[in-house]
Amino acid sequence: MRVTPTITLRQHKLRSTPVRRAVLEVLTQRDVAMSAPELEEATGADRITMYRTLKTFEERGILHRIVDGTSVDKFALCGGECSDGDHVHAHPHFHCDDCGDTVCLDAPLQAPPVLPQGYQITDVQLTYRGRCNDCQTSAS
Amino acid sequence: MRVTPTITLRQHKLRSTPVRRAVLEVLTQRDVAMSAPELEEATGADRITMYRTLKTFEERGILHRIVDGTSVDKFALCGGECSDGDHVHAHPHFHCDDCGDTVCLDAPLQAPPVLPQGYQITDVQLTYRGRCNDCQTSAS
DNA sequence: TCCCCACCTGCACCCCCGTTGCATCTGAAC
DNA sequence: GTTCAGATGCAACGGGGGTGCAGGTGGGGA
Repeated sequence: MRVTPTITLRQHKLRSTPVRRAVLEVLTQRDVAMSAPELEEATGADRITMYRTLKTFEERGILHRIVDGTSVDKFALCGGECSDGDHVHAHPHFHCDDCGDTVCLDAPLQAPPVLPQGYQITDVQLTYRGRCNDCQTSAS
Repeated sequence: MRVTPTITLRQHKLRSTPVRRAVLEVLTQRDVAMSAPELEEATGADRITMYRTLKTFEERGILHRIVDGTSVDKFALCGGECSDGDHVHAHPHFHCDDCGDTVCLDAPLQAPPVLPQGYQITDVQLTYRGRCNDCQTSAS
């Protein structure tokens, strides 16, 4: 993922604009998932533009949406395998209840359980909640 | 869980009121998790009272909150092992993207992955999304 | 290089979920 | 029946998220 925002946008056939570059910049620098309001704050971009930008990025496979149990959705950069409408996110997330940070975990998802007859799975959301290392050490 | 609402409320040292009985009634009858707005609609209770009732029930271990990836939280009856502030919900959930229903799955959670040094887990949220049997058959 | 237009941006306005404060009502203990 | 802690309901508020529309701009073609 060490490419410039402009190149990433080019690859996904999107115009290179200030807001888009800023979003990619911020997300590459910080290593945590961020919500729309957080990204709005961090980039100074307009609120609605931010929502639309994130939606576009999600559709194009640049970002993936994370539901971590807080009331707001978070967004993190995709790996290299995602493209238009075809997301590959077979990894769990960790949410720290202290600092509120949500990070992607580098671990595979396990096999799903035996479902009732006729049920079909298209997506899996696995989120661990607890305390991250930073909060753990600073609290003790 | 085949006990009357009044008994359940007694067991948890809560007053037996119309709204509370109605919430328990509806949740026992239907076998899916329901959101606050849905329960409000189903019981005809006041919106604010519903939120407070659900919060109380959650604190007392009568209900557990489910985050299924939709924008609203859902609630489902706890098993028998829950009490004040001590919830035991080691089971995943299934959310149907067609009908919107969320149900509890009768399967254990698998062992968590190896976390970065110092990370501590207090809760696990595992939600499968896809299509339930009803929607699967009616669509084909 | 400049022009043009599809696409991006930003403003106004809207809806829904969830919460708090406060006055009123009621379940149940006595 | 009385009493009062706890439950209810109303008003008002705040935050997240979406739509419609007018104006601005990136970047490909002339």
